[in-house]
Amino acid sequence: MVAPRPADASESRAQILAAASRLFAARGFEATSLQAIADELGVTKQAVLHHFRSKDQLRQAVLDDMVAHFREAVPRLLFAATASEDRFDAVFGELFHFFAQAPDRARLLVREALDRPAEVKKVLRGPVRPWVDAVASYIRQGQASGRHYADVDPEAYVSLITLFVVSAAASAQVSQATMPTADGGDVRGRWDGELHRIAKSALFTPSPRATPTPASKPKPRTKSAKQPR
Amino acid sequence: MVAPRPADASESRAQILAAASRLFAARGFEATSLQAIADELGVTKQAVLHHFRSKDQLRQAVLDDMVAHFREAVPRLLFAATASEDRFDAVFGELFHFFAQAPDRARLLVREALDRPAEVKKVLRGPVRPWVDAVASYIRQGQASGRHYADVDPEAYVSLITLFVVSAAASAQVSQATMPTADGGDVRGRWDGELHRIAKSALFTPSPRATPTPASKPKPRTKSAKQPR
DNA sequence: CCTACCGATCGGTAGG
DNA sequence: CCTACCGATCGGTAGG
Repeated sequence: MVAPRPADASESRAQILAAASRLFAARGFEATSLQAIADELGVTKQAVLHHFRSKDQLRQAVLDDMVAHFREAVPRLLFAATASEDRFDAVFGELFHFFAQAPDRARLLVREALDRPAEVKKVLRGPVRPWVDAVASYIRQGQASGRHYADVDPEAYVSLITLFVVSAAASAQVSQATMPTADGGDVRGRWDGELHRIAKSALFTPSPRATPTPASKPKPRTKSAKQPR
Repeated sequence: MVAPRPADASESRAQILAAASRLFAARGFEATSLQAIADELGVTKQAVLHHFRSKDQLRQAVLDDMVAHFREAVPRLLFAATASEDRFDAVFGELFHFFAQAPDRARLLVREALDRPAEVKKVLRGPVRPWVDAVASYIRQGQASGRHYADVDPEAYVSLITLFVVSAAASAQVSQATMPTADGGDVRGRWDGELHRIAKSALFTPSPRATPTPASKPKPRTKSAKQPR
C-alpha cells in the first residue's frame, strides 16, 4: 500500500489528504495517529507535520476537501434536474451516486457532524444551502402543477432526503443487517431500491394522468445512477 | 455535577454507565479517557476500573445497556401498533420518541456503528430483527387490504425508517442548519413533521375512502409523540 | 524531509 | 475473608 515517491509538495499534500480521509473515515479522528497516516504513505510522522502544521489543521483540510468535492458536484447535480426527462430519478441518482460510490465521504461527514457540529454547520452552509434552495424551488413548481403533494415542506424534504442518503451510505453494512438474508436475495438492491421509492413516493401525487403511480412503476435499480465522468 | 455517594456496587456501576454513555456519545470512545469519566463522578480512575476490568469492557457494557433499553421498549412499541386507533402514528411516535427524547442514544448508536460495525450487527440482530419482522407483517396486512402501496418492501421500509429516525435524532443540530431560519419559523417542528410525513406518505395509498389522503391531512406535530411513562 | 527527543497523558495494575 | 475503593506508578504512545 506504499505510494510512489511524490514528485512535488502539492502531490504530497494530496496523498496525505487522501490517506487521512480514509483513516479518519474508517477509525475516527482521535483513533488515527499521525504515525498511522505516515506509515500508510511510507514516510515519517514529521513529514506529515511538514505539510500540515498540526493534526487539527489536517482534520480541517480533510473536511474542507470533502466539501470542495461536493461544491464541484453541485452544478452537475442541478444540471441533471434541468436536462433529464425524469428530473427526480436524475437528481436523486446523482446525489445517491455521490455518496454511495465513496462511502468514506459519508462516514467522514457523519463523524465530523457528531464530533464538531458547529464547524460542520459552518462549512455546509456554503455549498449545501444553494443546493437545498434550488431543489426546493423545483418542488414548489411541481406543487403548483399538482405533480407533488401540497403539504411537502420543500426545504425540510430536501434536507431530510440528503441526510437519508448520507446515513444510508455511511451505515449500509450495519443497517442492512436488520433485514433477512436467508432468502438469498439481493439485500443491497432491495435496500437502495426502497430508499429511492420512499423518497419518490413521499413527493409525487399518484396522478392518474401522464405520471404513472409509484405503486405500478418498476423501481429503477442502482445501476441507473451510474454514469461516466 | 458530582453525584452523591453510591450506596452499593450496582448503584456505582449504573452511575459509571450513565456517565460513560453521555461522554462516549458526545465525544466518542477514543476521545474519552477513563479519567474524564471518573472526574464526572468525583471518583478516581481506579474506582472506575474496579467496576469494569478495562475500558473496552466498559464500552461493551454501555452498548449492551443501550440495546437492553431498546429491548425493554419493543413490547411498548408493538403494543402501540395493536392498541391504537391510528397504528402508524402510534408506532412511529413511539419509535421517534425513543430516540428524540434521548439523542445520546442515537449518537452512541451511530458512533458504534461506524467504529465497530461487526459488534453492532451482532447485538442488534437480537432485539431489532423481531421489531422489524413484526412491523413488516403489519405492513403486509395493509398491503393485502390495499391500504399500503403494493411495491413497499416491508423489511427494507422498516429498517430504513428506523435508520432515518436514528440519524435525524443524532444529527438534528447539524442537518437542520441546511434549512432557512430567516422566517423565524419553527425549524424543529417543520423538520420532525416532514420526517413523519415522508414515512407515512411513502406507505399509505391515497385511498378515497376512510383514510384521508396524506396531502389533505394536517400533519400531527411532535407533541403527539409525547406520552407518560 | 529525517533523527532525536520533549512534556503530558494514555489505559491498566501494583500493594495496602 | 469480603466490598469498595485509594495514592502511586507501571510500560507505551500521543502530538508536536
